[in-house]
Amino acid sequence: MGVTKTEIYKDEQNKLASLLKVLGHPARIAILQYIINQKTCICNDLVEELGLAQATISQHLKELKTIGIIQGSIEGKSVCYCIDELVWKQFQEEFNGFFNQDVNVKQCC
Amino acid sequence: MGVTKTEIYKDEQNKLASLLKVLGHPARIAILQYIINQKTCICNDLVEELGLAQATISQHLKELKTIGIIQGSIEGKSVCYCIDELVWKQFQEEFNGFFNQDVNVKQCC
DNA sequence: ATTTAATATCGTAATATTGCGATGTAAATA
DNA sequence: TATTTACATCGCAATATTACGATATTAAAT
Repeated sequence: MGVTKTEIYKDEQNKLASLLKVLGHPARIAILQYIINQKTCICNDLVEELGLAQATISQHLKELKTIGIIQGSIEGKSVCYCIDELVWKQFQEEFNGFFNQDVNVKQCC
Repeated sequence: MGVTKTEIYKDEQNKLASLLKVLGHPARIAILQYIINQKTCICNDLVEELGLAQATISQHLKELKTIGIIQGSIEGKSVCYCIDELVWKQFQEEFNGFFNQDVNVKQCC
């Protein structure tokens, strides 16, 4: 037990859920907002901004990179992170497709 | 360790993250989609539809109720679940506010 | 009054996540 | 070359999540 039964759901459901899961942590929301505001940042900026350990920030950045929403490019001894605009737009559409669907509520509630 | 440091984030960030976290599980996505399609459902419908144990479905329904996105009303010996249209729309706006913001990518990536 | 049906809750095992210190690596600097 | 800087990764402890059987609760049906 303790394992999500991925195989019983549709690919689309698993995909959407895993994106939402990655976004479902305040540190990762804060990181995304910071990058959006500053256009770009390095890991150390976030360590100072958020007050989490460097290892922790690095881990969160890794998860965001895993879903592709951010990119990192080596720049001397630091790594420059930014939003991947294309992936961001794909997610936008994905989320809009789910959240902006019409919800008709029947009269039992 | 192992605890999210809620106190270091803005309320808004914590709130958005916790909503996304609840939605970040395929069973809960599947449950929401099922309710949206059928307009309404009872717990047993979902047990048959998804093939998870009744206790498990009940637990997922509880989490969805916690964030307010669904409502349950007692109807005889069963409970009729449906989307809370008002809360759904609030979430829509919340998510749109985040995902539909302009993302300007600087030329380092 | 008993039984059945639908659900919620409790307890627990398996697994996942969070956070961090320690350590490794690679580029810049002294 | 030695040191510093920025980052990634490893290993671990604390905690959270997932799933389910067992059990409790409440209303309908017999």
